Amino acid sequence: MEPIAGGPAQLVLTASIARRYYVDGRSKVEIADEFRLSRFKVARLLDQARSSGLVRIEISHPGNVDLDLSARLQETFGLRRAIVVDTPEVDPAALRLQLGKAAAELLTEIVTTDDVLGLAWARAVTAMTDQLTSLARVPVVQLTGALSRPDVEANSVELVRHTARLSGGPAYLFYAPLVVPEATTARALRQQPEVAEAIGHFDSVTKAVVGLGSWAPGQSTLYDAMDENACEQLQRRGVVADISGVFVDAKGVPVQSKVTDRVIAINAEQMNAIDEVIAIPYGLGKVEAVRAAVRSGLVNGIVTHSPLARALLDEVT
Amino acid sequence: MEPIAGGPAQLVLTASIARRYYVDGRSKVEIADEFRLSRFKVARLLDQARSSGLVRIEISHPGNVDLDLSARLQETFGLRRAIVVDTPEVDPAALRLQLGKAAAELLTEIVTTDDVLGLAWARAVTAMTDQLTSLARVPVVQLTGALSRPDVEANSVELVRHTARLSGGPAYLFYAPLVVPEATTARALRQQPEVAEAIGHFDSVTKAVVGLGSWAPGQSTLYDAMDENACEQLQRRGVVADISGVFVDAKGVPVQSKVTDRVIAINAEQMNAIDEVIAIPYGLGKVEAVRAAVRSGLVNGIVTHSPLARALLDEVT
DNA sequence: CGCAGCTCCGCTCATATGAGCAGACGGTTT
DNA sequence: AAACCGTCTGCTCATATGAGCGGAGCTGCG
Repeated sequence: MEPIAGGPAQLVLTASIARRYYVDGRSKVEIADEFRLSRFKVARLLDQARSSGLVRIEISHPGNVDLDLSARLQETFGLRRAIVVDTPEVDPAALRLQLGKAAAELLTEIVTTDDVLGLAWARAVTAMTDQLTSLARVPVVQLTGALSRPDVEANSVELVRHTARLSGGPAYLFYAPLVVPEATTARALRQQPEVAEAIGHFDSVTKAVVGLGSWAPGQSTLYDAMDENACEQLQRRGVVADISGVFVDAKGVPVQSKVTDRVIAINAEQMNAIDEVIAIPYGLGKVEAVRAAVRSGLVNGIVTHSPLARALLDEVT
Repeated sequence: MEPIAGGPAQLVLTASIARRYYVDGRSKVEIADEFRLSRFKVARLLDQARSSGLVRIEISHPGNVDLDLSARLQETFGLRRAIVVDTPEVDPAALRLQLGKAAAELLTEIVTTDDVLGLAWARAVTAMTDQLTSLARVPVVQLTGALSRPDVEANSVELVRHTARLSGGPAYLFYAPLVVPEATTARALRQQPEVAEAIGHFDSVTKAVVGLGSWAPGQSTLYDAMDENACEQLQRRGVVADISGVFVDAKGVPVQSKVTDRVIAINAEQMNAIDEVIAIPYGLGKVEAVRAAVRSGLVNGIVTHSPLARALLDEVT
């Protein structure tokens, strides 16, 4: 594997040939003519140069995306997209900013005029849309109601409106909370014209960005906004993750419950029909939630940071 | 030239493809199948990966040979061999040791049983033979008489004998000084059986290692050993280098003179007939001598250190 | 010696690859 | 709307390349 060349002259020759081939881009035939060797000899010297480590090939780039982790995450979990931002940042707000930036670039890249974009309410999604600089002209559909929190200025409606304006496409949005105390209220809200219209567009959504929470205190804005009873009930049902209002257990199976009816959001079946669903998880507390979300097949794109990506890959080993 | 990829997803894709291609050694066709792309797309992404700097290819090795300088020296001066040892060493003795080691490895590598090896007397050549560990079975021919100096233990004879013993081939050696005060003495010496026999083998020598001095005090053991008159006379004739007793001017033209007749050594014509003649120059004072020696075509192999190599290349620019 | 085992070489032939072309698309200008 | 331009795509076909073969030369062993 690593027995370097046979002598200094051959070493120099091999290096010269390697430079001609790899750096100057000449063909082996040309090189063979130049050095008065057979093309086979050239090929063998080049093989040797590679296997001896004389020629080293590195893949890296100046930005902060960890290409290797991204690719491994993508392959390991069978994802359509995986972007791992290489950062040691731990502050959630700063992390959201960085991941939001990466997600924004991703969205700009992958959304074409044929798409219909769905956006769920989540702080990470807001961080993304805030940093969106351009987007193909597409309809933008609001996928969930909003939660009002003191630490968040933008709501689900603003998020959608802003994105649609940037895109130049129509916005399908509505004013409603993500979760209400009674199922009947939720049903009534779904009847409202704007809500019904948005829901009517769920089927045509081709790409969506959703929130992803771990079903535990402080790991999901939905958990924190819900009454204790509901939280516990879902936990008893094995829920480990909420994907913008869709609850899934550790095996990735969506969980139906009375609580589900109280949520104004896209449901599991509709989400499953969407071609690409991207989540932006961060924080090591979300390892299991991500795993469940990916297993469910509902989420097939991930934008995250390197510590979480590593944790996800480590546990697989 | 350096505009990196278009978006993060493409970046990750390109990196994955680059890894498959360059690291895993898969063909573009295989990669195309794997990623559901056309082979053209794969080729284009790979081109982009190269030109954007995503894929970097380095040629280097753990040893102390500067491959790039070696190759450039070889190409620039049209040399058959060039080995540049990368070392900051300035002490002549230590430098001789390092260059001798490299030259020994070179000799081991390039000498085959079909060769006839010629060795001139020089401290650098001694440093080489001292570090020879193996050599194909070849006749070894002494090319010059010896100079006895207080700081040198081995003489030309020992040098040849030692090498022949290592090789297992016959030695053609003789006891005579490199230079004598009178041309008649030199002629007489050349008539001696051993000397004549060695000289008789000059024509069959195929590879030789010679000394190379700059024609100035302290830059050539021959200069230092000669009478002042002779030195000056040669200098007036434009001599800038002595190649184991062969004097050449700045243009590389061998200089004949009365002094030449006093030297017991291979002559310019005979040296010119040798396929490979390797010198081991060191010290920045020898820049012009090396240039002259190479220009003459008499020397077509160089083993040297990086500062001298750089000086040689710099002056060309 | 003479022969097995080795490395190294250049060959054939199937496959991979590159150069350059033409169609498709999106965006812009008349 | 029509014409245009730049970009991106996949194609054809000539060329480059890889896999694997058999021969030459060297080495060590019986």
